[in-house]
Amino acid sequence: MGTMDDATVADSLAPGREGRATAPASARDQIRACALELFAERGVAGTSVRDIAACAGTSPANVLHHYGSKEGLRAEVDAEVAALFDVAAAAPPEEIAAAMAADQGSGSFAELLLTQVPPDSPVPAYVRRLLLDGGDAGRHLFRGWFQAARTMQEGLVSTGAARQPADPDARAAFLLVNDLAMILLREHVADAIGTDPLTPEGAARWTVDALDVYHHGAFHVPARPTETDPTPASSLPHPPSPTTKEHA
Amino acid sequence: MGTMDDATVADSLAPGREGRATAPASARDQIRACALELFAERGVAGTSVRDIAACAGTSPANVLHHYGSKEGLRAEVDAEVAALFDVAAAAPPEEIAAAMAADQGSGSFAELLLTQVPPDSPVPAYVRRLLLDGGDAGRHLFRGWFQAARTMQEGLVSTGAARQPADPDARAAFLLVNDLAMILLREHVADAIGTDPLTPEGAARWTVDALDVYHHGAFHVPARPTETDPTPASSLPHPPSPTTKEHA
DNA sequence: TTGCCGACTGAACGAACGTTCAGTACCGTC
DNA sequence: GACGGTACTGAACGTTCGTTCAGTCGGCAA
Repeated sequence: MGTMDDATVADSLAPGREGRATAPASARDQIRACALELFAERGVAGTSVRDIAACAGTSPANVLHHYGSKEGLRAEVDAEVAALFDVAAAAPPEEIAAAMAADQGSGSFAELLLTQVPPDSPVPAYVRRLLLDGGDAGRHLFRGWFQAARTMQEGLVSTGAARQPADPDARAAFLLVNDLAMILLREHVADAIGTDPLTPEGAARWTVDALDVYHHGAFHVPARPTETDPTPASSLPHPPSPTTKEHA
Repeated sequence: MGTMDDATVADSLAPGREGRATAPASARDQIRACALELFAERGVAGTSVRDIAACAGTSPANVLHHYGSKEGLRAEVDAEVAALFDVAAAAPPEEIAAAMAADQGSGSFAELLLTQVPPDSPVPAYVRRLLLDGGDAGRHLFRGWFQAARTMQEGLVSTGAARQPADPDARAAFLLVNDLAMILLREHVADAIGTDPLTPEGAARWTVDALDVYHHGAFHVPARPTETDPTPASSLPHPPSPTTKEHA
């Protein structure tokens, strides 16, 4: 499928440029790049075919000419982004586990992948949408990631690099979603700590603290009389919620 | 089409305390409850005023009569959900810190709040949208959470319950987004581990593993020959990305 | 040259959109 | 009874949506 050349999103962002000098990206690729960016920014429902056509410097009819329908265009953009991060298809999980075990300094999974896209790329935002409401595509993407994380964890445990988890599925999912949270809440994190965690500097700062927690923990284990403390969450600080209703 | 004329949504959010079994909430509240559910499910742009009216069993004109415009309705739903979780307004951060320090068994923040909404509530999904593309409302929400998490962390550190972080902002943000990830990726987590983490059973299972990591860490600290290795991510498993472009 | 085919366009289609408006039904108060 | 106000509606408004279509342009093979 992705047999086209490497027209980047940054190229397509410039409307009406005389691209003959450097990158004569085909109109078809321009359209897809614009769709990727606009879908990521405003959502699929919030982006019209006319918007995409205007961004790509062509006519709305030409968008449909190349992709059949808006949904067809969306499907192709989905496939493009998913293929980018479909680690299950790109490499067998054992290979990923070995690679990340070698680079064990960074336990981050999503970060590892996202270092491959430029900081201003719309791909992270699109992945966000994909995970949020991209039904099958998002589900398949997450499943692949989870499987890879699961395999990677087994590898780390077997080499003694990771502690044996009591619930391997739960721990793998926990570590995975922690990584993905950085993508999903990227701008909020940047706003809170003052550094975009998807830039090299931000990633470094983030990783230092994440690894500190993952190596040494964040909380001291409370000095309980006995060890067993199975009840996780029962006492609430205050019950203000007006929408919580007592079931009669 | 879809889910409509369903009384459960209105019931779960009806503010009428004296509500009789058959006496429905006011049409105005019905409309807002339906908007909350549909916005959460399909997004604001993907939901029409006619959809909301059909769900609430009224006319589209009546929706506008009560809320002025679709944007006005959206703003009011935003405010309703935001007020639910605006911990900064509900209680001073010190109070929250003290409360969560007392309930230190559950270090989870979002989970603590979400235990107060029924499992089938559309509120978590709406919070998801709010954090993702609810501009000011989402930003304000996150900032309040971050501030509370920051204060709470200081409290835990001062009492010796938490390890002193090297970068307090980064660690507070790290722990916060880890909690929020469970909301954002709820259904993916449920799909992966087989249990919805926003049900009591799922939360228990999730918390056990999260606390295990937060107390004892996930990885063993590697036996380094010498000291620090600040480069976070340099060796990549494979460089396949076609959209990655070398910057000149 | 002729013929063909893919790229591409302007104009239009019907449907759905948010919104407006005149008007009806029902209320509690003179 | 008359009255004013709120809740509510059906029918439309103008706009924008995704999509269709007849047709032009340019390159390439015969």
